[in-house]
Amino acid sequence: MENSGSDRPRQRATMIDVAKDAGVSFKTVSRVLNGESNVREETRQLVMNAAERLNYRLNAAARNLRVGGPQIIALLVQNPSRSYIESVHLGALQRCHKTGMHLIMEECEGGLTEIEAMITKSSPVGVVVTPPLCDDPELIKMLDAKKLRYVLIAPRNPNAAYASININDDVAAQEMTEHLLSLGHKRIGFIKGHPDHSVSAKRYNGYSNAMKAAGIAIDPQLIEQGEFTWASGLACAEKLLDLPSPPSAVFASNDDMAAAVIAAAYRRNIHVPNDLSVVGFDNMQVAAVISPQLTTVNQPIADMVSEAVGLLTDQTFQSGVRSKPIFLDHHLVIRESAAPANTKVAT
Amino acid sequence: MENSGSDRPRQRATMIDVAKDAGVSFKTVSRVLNGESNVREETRQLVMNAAERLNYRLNAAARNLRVGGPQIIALLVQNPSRSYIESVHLGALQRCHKTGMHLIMEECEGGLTEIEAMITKSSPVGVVVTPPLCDDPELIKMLDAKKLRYVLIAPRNPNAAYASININDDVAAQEMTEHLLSLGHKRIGFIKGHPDHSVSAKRYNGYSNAMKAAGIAIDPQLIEQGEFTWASGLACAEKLLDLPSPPSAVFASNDDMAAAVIAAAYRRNIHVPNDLSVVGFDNMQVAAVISPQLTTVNQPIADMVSEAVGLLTDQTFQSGVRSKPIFLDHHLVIRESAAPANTKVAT
DNA sequence: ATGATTTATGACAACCTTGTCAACATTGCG
DNA sequence: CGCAATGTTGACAAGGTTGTCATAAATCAT
Repeated sequence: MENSGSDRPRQRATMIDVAKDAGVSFKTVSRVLNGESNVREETRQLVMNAAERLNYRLNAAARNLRVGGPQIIALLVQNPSRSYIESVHLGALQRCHKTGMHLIMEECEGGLTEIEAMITKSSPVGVVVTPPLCDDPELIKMLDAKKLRYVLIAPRNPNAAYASININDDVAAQEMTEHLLSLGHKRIGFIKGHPDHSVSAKRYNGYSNAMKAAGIAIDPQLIEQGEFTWASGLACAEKLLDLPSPPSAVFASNDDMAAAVIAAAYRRNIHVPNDLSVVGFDNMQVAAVISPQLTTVNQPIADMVSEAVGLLTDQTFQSGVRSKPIFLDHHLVIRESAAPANTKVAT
Repeated sequence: MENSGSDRPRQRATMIDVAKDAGVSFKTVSRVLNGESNVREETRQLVMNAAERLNYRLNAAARNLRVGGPQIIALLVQNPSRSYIESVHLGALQRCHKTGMHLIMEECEGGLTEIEAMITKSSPVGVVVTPPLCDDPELIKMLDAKKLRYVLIAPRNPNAAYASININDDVAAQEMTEHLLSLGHKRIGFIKGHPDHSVSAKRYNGYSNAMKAAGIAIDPQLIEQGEFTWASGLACAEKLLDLPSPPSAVFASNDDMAAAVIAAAYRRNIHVPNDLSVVGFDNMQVAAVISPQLTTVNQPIADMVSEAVGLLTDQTFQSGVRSKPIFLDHHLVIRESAAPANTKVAT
């Protein structure tokens, strides 16, 4: 109890402190932390333990000064949504900023060769791969071949083979469906996401599970295949609303498509949420600037990317990123676009 | 010609280089660049010239290492629009990142005291003030009292008393109005922005000037007072569209309100752009995710803030930011929401 | 003119890391 | 057992900046 932190120096520990603690020279500490070879395993453990105990963090300013330029993190994106890209960018930038890394964001419209050229040119210390790129086996193979450390954002199969950051898309979709069910809705339409994006299937599964659990058979007429775009959402919404027996609620797989459902409802003078409840997924900015404001699922995309950069920059994992999927929390954002089912129809 | 740059070293100049060039010690250079006292004016000029000539930039890593922590820039925002805030944040972060500064963004919902507390706590080296905060005389007075360096974004009166970054809102609005006129529109409605925001008046003036120049008298019925929000835009749009002789085009003072105009048109089965042209201002993300995509004015808000941070961090102005308004370029973004005037009405 | 005070400048250390090179310890081979 | 080759570790310098202190120059009072 005597060493209970209050008398510990506030200052961040340096390599010298770690060296003293481990009983080695500070140069050896540097070697261990940079994953250099020619260090005895015994010494290595000694240093790692000391670093852990003192909660040592690398001083980015000193390193940058010494090596004459900052380390680089590459962020690979390929997504039609501007808001998505901005959120991703912001998340990465904030974390890089904190740890003194530099960030290069590459919008991968071109092919694999283009990405490879960029990577060889900037030689990053780590790569963050966002969907749908993270499900491209060719890209992963290339990164492996280059022996680069990378973290995937929301890959199809989060498993121990890769480091990845995820949310439980299926659970989130299930919770949102349960929310609609709890409002008394029974005919709930669903607009799927782009088939190439692996989250699409997960979100549909969540919807499907909730419906089954509630003992409601899924009417195939109420399921439409969208593509995550506003236009695709509009087309799907029109089919759903023109049904002889239209749904009383629609769950769209992202906010852009949910916004399109609201637009389609307006055109038909169907009031949202009185006559139709609409919910989305993602909680992008658009969810708050449309009217009525959208009830949706908050996917902390900026935090997810920030976490990914954190994994890449954490000096503990210099030689190989710890390959364990990490799951962040989601939560429902209840706004105005979903209301209790209109009972005059139900009765 | 002999010293034509090709044989100049690629390396960034250091204080030592500057010192050599100026014929003083590197410590004196440090003194001059940090605005310390006890430097002869003559020496000061010598150093400044040398720094200019060698295009000297401070090495942030070295400074941060020495002073034990990065310098801080404070960013003051108070704006209902999430997209606006994200763009501002991104612009500031990118520039801070490049120059090794740290960024604190404060969303000023509270009063002046709250801002003051935050500022005294973090003691930033500079402050960026976004609208409408930049037109608050109390806040400016407080910053002056604390002898803080600050840059205003789009203040009401850009003048030599303050450093500010602007675009020509009036010229931009005039150009957009001329665009509508060139499409054959004559009855052009205008929705004003929030009266507290100084850009509102400027944008209206631009519209007004273009109309006058085209020899078209402004019909007061076609002018509505909005508040920059979607809801206010909807109310204004409904009044305009329900007029006995409605406009063939509507110019909204920002994109959110333009989106509302499109929504109102949909509800009346008025086709955009065939039966009604709609244009906005700002080029926020929402402009690209609605249908039809919005023709608008690109306001480079991220660049403006980035430039502001640049002014604050540029070592040449350590003692007082150069007080000269800077104007960045805007440009029209022609998308789908404006089309030639429907001639069957005109004829 | 001389000593005391202020002003202007420079020499040097320190911040924390990585690269170079030398020294020491261990192993393998003849 | 001795020598070479290899594996492991440490001493020291350097990177560009700012803080401390000392020194040199200028100013002032006597």
